[in-house]
Amino acid sequence: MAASTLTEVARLAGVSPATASRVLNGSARKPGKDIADRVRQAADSLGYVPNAQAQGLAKSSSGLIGLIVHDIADPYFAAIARGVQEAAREQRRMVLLATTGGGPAEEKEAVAAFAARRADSIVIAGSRSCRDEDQDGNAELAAELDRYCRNGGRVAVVGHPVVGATASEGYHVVEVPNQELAGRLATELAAGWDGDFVIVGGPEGLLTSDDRVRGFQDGLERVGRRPAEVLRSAFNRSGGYEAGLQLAARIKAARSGETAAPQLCIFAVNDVMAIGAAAALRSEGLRIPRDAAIAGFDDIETLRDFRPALSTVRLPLEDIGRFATRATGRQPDTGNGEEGESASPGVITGEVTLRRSTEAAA
Amino acid sequence: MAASTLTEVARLAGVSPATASRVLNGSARKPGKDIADRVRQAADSLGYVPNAQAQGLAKSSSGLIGLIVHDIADPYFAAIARGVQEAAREQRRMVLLATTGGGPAEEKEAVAAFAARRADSIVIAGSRSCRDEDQDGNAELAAELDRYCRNGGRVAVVGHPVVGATASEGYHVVEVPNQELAGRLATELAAGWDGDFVIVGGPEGLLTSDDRVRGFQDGLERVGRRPAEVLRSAFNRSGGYEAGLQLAARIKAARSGETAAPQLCIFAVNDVMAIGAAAALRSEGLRIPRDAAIAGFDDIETLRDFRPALSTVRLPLEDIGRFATRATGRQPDTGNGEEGESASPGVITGEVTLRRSTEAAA
DNA sequence: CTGTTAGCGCATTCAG
DNA sequence: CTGAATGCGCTAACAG
Repeated sequence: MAASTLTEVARLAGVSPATASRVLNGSARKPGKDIADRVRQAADSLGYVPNAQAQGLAKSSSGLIGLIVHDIADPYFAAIARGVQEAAREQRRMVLLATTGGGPAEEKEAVAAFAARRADSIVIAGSRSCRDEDQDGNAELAAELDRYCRNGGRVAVVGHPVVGATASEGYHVVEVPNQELAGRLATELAAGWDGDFVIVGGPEGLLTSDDRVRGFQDGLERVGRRPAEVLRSAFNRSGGYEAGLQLAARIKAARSGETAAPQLCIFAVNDVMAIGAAAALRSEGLRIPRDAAIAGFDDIETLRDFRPALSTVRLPLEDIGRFATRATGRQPDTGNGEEGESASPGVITGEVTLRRSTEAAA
Repeated sequence: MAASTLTEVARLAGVSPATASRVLNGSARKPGKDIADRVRQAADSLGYVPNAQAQGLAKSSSGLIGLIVHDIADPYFAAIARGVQEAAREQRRMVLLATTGGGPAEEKEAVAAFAARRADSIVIAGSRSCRDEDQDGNAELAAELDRYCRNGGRVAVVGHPVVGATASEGYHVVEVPNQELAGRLATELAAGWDGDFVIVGGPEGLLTSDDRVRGFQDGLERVGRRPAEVLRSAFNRSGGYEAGLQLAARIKAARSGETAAPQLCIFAVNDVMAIGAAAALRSEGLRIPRDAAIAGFDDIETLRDFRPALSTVRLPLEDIGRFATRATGRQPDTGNGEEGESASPGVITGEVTLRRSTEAAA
């Protein structure tokens, strides 16, 4: 008992399929009022639901937008996904979700799957990687994306261009000023902090992490501070926790030493890692900011109620998703009409947000 | 420059489309080794990507699974979404995401959209509502779902059946023992708490909230405690915050009174509300659990690092998503073969988890 | 084992 | 303004 088809509706209404089609979707030409009503009536008396697959086949455009994230349960991606979802709704499109775990190989699979479904566009969130082990994956991903673009697909990637991608047509990058913002964070922190800095970063080669590390170091240098030591671990809560344990040990050792323990300010390259690190310090009996200051990055909404409140850099995650999605919308062929109306992708800016977690000890 | 088609591949390989199709997908019949290689070579020399829309049209099955949530950025839904995503991947299907904000009317739209896309199945997460204002929406949603099922679609809904749904074929409910667990939470809390209880609930008519409220009251009654007062507000962080403000005022007033202030234990019907309430208390200078105890529900992962650690009920959110998804998978027509192998939907159980936020004041 | 034929449901040319 | 034909890309019956 399959769903009823346009043909059935047409027959019931006593018209041709073509006419039925014209009234049931927004065709340019408008059938007679009377006939239109008959069709509509027939349609919902039969519970007609248009077959989007068939429509897509005929029009070769699916109204689908593919979203690629590392992990949808990560609040960072969830926030971006919300923005994508909203923009998609504005454009009356639906979003296809793919969770990849972060590997380019899996991202390539996702792109292929989206291409197969003839998604009109693809948004890739999540950090690019240029680690050696990802070289092959990156190349394949780039090739897949190029092909997708060549076939008319639009792509927006958050943060950095996909390593090795060469497509230009329909390929957008939503730039996130990670480096600059990390620099600003560093200088603002340095203004109120005399002690040393340590950076808890993700694995080397993760571009987002690297940018934030580099920006932070630059910021320190700019104000005449010596570079921070960099600890590497996984780009998630448990990575932060592990690094936090190390640091806790170090802090406690220093404290029992002869010399006055230098205060430490920890910069974790994202909020989730920062929370992990904070938890580790706490579990070792240390308190923040008394025994160490700590700052994150992203300003994850769910984490704003943490105490001590986490110093961080606010990123407009939802906007990022929204802009990325809009960037892939069909542009209303800018002949020479409204120039200013361009709902431009918008430039992403963030904001350093200092809170209690980095208040200098009294 | 559209993507290349099966026909083109076939022509390049010098075979018929049918043969090409047979080698490029897993058809029952296997073409000759030599010809198969030729086809495969032609395929990726052309960068062939099968058109899933066309495949779906021909096979009338899309490999799509629709997921309906209130808000993908809410960690509760994000966790479920992760489970759904995982199960979908196991079944080599893709997930279509719809965010509805919670209204049945919008959920109905989402179901219709999924039906249009010929999604094989639909998972509905998020609390059902039986408020008056949702009556019409519920009816329409139920009708839409029934139709969808009648047309062969499978549906799984988390928590409660959709109000008014009558379909039986292919309609599954993943039961979540909210009431029972809330009851257990109440009794366990009561064992260590002499003071009064207050419930911070969502709007009346939200079934999940109502279940938890009812269960908690039942639990209290079972151990001979008097019923808790119920405060109603929005089913999210800010709802919790508002209720928290009210309670803070009340606590402070009581404290300044003549009689010894009775200790209050607050049960918020979900973790996010609990965090909001806790934030409100804190902003009013109260401390937890010294000035009031507080407990939540769900055990959201991102919130586990909060201090004081939140007492709550752990729910296997990911499993819920996974089970719901599996429940909608095509059942391998249980002739009379392996009976025990049934990767059964599994029954959902939770676990009361008492932490610092409800430790009785010393 | 391969090739041919016929739709899947719809949009869109073209005629009328 | 309406109806009849054609094709979107692919699969699944048939026939060879």
